[in-house]
Amino acid sequence: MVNHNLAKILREMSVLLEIKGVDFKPQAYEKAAHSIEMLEEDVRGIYKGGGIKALEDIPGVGKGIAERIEEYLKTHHIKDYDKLKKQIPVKIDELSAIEGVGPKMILRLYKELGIKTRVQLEKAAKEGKLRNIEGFGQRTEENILRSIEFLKKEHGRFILGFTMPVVRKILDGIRKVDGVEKAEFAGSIRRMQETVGDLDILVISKKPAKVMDFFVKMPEVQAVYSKGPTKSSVRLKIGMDADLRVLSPESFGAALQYFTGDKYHNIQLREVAIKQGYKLNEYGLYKGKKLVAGKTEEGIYEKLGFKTMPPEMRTNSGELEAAASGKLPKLIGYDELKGDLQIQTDWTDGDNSIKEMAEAAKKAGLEYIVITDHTKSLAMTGGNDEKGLLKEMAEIDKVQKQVSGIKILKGAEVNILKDGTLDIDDETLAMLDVVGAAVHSHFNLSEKEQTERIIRAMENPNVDIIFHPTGRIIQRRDAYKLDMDAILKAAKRTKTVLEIDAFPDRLDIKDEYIRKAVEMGVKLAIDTDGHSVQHFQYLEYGIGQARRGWATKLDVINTRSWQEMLKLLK
DNA sequence: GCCGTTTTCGGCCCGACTGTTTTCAGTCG
Repeated sequence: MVNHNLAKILREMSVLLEIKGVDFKPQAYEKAAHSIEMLEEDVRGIYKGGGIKALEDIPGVGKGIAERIEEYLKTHHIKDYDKLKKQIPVKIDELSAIEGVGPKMILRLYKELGIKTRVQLEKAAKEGKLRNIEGFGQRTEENILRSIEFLKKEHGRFILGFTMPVVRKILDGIRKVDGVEKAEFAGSIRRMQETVGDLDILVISKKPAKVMDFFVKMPEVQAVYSKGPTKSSVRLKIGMDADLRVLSPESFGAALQYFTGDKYHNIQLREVAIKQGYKLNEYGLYKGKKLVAGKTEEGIYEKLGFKTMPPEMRTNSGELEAAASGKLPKLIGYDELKGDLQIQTDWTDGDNSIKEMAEAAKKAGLEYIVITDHTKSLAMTGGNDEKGLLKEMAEIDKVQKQVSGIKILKGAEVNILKDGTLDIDDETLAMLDVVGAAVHSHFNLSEKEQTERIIRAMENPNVDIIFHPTGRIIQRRDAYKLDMDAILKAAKRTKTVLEIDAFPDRLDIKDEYIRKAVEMGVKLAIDTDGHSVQHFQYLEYGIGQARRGWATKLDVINTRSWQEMLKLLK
């Protein structure tokens, strides 16, 4: 939390400095804010361990910002920040989240109309007061109101796995348009981020006008922002904005690289290009005026001395260094999962029978599944007690005889009670092939209690996997408080597997924890947490999450056959 | 304010689009 709060303050300082027209410092503060946000270790810990000097080792943090971090850790204040805030007492994060509103506009709004909050801005815009400011017009007013509406309705981002079916359909449609030779996603979709802000599609076409016409007239489109020969922008009915760009084949790779990002990866790459005497933009890599690469991404990376890394890794968090030194990990592939270790059926809160789930899994290309219905203390799901589990095991044996080509293993999603004990006795648990344990109650314990609770569960020799370890639900519920370092260490010590829950709004654990787990040698499992036959498609998003955490095939136990997988459990 | 294959000073990522101040500053990705 310290990192998050500190990064927020530094980012605000960046905007405030930009408002004041200070040169270069804004970028410095922004850069420092970003690297603190990305930090795996707590700044408080870094400072305790090595003082100011250790803080200065954080990229983008020098003497000045290190001193301010120290000041913040000691006093919970940064005097310079307080001073800036006093001069310009506006809600920076609220206002700058509005599309089209930047530092300069925030200053004008405050100076001319005393606007400090989003609510005040909305009111002023509705009353038509903005158009009176010099440099503002009716158009600006309308755009601001539209952006505010958007923020209110959609939080501005969409969950990848729930959006993908719609955008894939759009891409498929574009690929079929006459003249289109190539069409690809770029942006956060290509990086398989948890959430997506907008849709970027890049196209090579001999007939640009045709594909543009198709794009703006698709049934999925609600409104057209702009339509030109190389770029068009629309608002989709699902509320998301979408851009389509038509490119020449010579520039396609450069554009794909450029628009895939992320921003920090691109900045880093362009700095490298400059140092080597090149210029890199969305049209290509140039030496002077001469185009030296641009047709493919690989060509650009190679010229700059890098192996091309998968889009999922491009966050400027060490991937360029790894790519330069030939140390890129071979990430787990999208076709390498053989089983799904968390499946609910109509024995509890799932929609389908054991047999239906087994057949759907087989159709999805899996070799085995583990049936993990809920247990008794989760009353709302009609969870199994010990007797129920025995009955379900017998049922699985029966179903196994009726289906072929898919192995059905016996498991359960056991509740971790408040004190870390489980709601099923050890004798029964010992009879199951796979035991997953999960927190479904008492989300509000202190960090210490919650951490100890889960560690106690991991210490049970029957518990093989912790399901959705942090409990967060994207855009709905924060993770419960946990000391993840302690959890990871305990997982390593007790040989407990941590799940990457692939359900699109869970994706739990997060990429940063996956990366730590991989570094520590903690084993992972990617599961759908499927409650219906349609849910097997979600494995893809769990794999994307694993790839963003640099996980390889070997780190994930369900890339093995079921026999090998079982050997890796306790 | 940060940083170093330009290394303790003098640079700092790049180009497109928008709206409006008709020549470009501001914002975005």
